[in-house]
Amino acid sequence: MIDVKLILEKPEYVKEALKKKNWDFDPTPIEKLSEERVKLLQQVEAVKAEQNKLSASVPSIKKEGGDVTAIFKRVKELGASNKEAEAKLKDIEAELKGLIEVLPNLPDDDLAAGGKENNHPIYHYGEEPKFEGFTPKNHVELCESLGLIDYKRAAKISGTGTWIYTNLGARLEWALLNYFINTHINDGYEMILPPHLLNYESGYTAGQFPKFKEDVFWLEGTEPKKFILPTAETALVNLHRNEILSLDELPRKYFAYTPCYRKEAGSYRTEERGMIRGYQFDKVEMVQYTTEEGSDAAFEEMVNKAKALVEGLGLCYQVDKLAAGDCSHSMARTYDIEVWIPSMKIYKEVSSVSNARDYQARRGMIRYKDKDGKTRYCHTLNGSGLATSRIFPALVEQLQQPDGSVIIPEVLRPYMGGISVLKPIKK
RNA sequence: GGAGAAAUACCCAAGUGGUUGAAGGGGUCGGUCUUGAAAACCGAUAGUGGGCCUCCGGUCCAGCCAGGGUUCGAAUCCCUGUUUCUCCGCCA
Repeated sequence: MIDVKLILEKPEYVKEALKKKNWDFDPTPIEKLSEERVKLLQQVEAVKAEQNKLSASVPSIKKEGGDVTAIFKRVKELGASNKEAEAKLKDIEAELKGLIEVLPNLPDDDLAAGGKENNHPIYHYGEEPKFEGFTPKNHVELCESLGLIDYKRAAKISGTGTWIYTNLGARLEWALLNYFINTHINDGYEMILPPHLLNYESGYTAGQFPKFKEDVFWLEGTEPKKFILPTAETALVNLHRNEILSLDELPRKYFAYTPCYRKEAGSYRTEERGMIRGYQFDKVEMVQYTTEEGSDAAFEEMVNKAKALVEGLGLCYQVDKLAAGDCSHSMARTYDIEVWIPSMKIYKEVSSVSNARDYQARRGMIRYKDKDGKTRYCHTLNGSGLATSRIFPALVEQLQQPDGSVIIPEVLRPYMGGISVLKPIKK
């Protein structure tokens, strides 16, 4: 949530900043409503103050044997006269909230304006494999020939947009997750296994609602309705909702493994076969709560962590600095870590590291006491570390050998019982 | 799923309609005492959201789980919801 004060004090600044996100913002309705709100509020509160004062005088007057019926009458009248204004005030506040809560976060000043087309890579690692002397397979073929994934039976037991990890495929997936998890533990992050069913408030604080409430799965039979998390960020960033942390417990560093469930309605494209995009995928997610002062350093740290994970696997990847309009709705800045997928000839996102600054904290009242004892909003950051559904295809494709086998990266072998190479299974 | 109990400030806890911004205790901070510490004693400290002003201060509104209601007046009464605990049932 953008600070209303900022909108009122620097409407032009906010307008320009949102323009970079391709968001056409008109501050006038907010300015008008705010003005109206303050006026009404003062009026309503003045009446209440008088009511309170009169009521408070009742006991002493009674004690002296005075007559209080006039006061009763007067206070009742005051209350009645205030009813309408109070109702109006409520309406205005709801309307105002509605206007502000849908606004995306302001982008950082250094971001390029516009959408995807203005993203630009700022770091590159490794080389795109050449595959000399043989025709490389795509990951769907590899996963089938190596017996890692069963798409057919997945369609049978579930439907499209999903898959089954089988045998060594399941173990490879689990190895990846273990590798991520252990790295985070070593880096001092606290492991969390959150519930996968969350309430509306959690989606609201994360900034996913109300805008994206149609994009998640809502669970029949829950009351109030719960949704299945689209990312562990939604859970992690709500851990300290409505809390005031003390300065010495910041930064708080968490990570969680969860499957992520998304509708991805209409987003499936033919080139995104296999496990590039599905209704369910595995992800380890990092979240930090920190101070305004610590927020930039935390961002760097998390980008570096995501990079180190891909690098540890020896995969070719790049870091893409997203233009303002391509950053997530709630985020002030986002860097994507993108891994090379040979068959698609593109770099695909495996991690998205973002700084929400105080946007989420404001929505969820996540605060801390600074060294002067002042209550301030935390900064929240999140980043995948990592999502497996792109790493897995990239890994098998990039590390495939002429004979159709795939080399297992060194770092994963301890989690796979020492297996160093995946060989095609005989048909 | 059924029955019951509970939710008060950093923590424990009193408070069942009237100056309650909420007794008491603990904690924390400062001090006295002490060579130092402990104990004892003295003092300080009560969150949060919002409004206005002559803005290192003042003042008003909200606020005792949340949302409604009754009342001149509610932490206290009523309704709804949430969460926690206990018991029963059912179940992986």
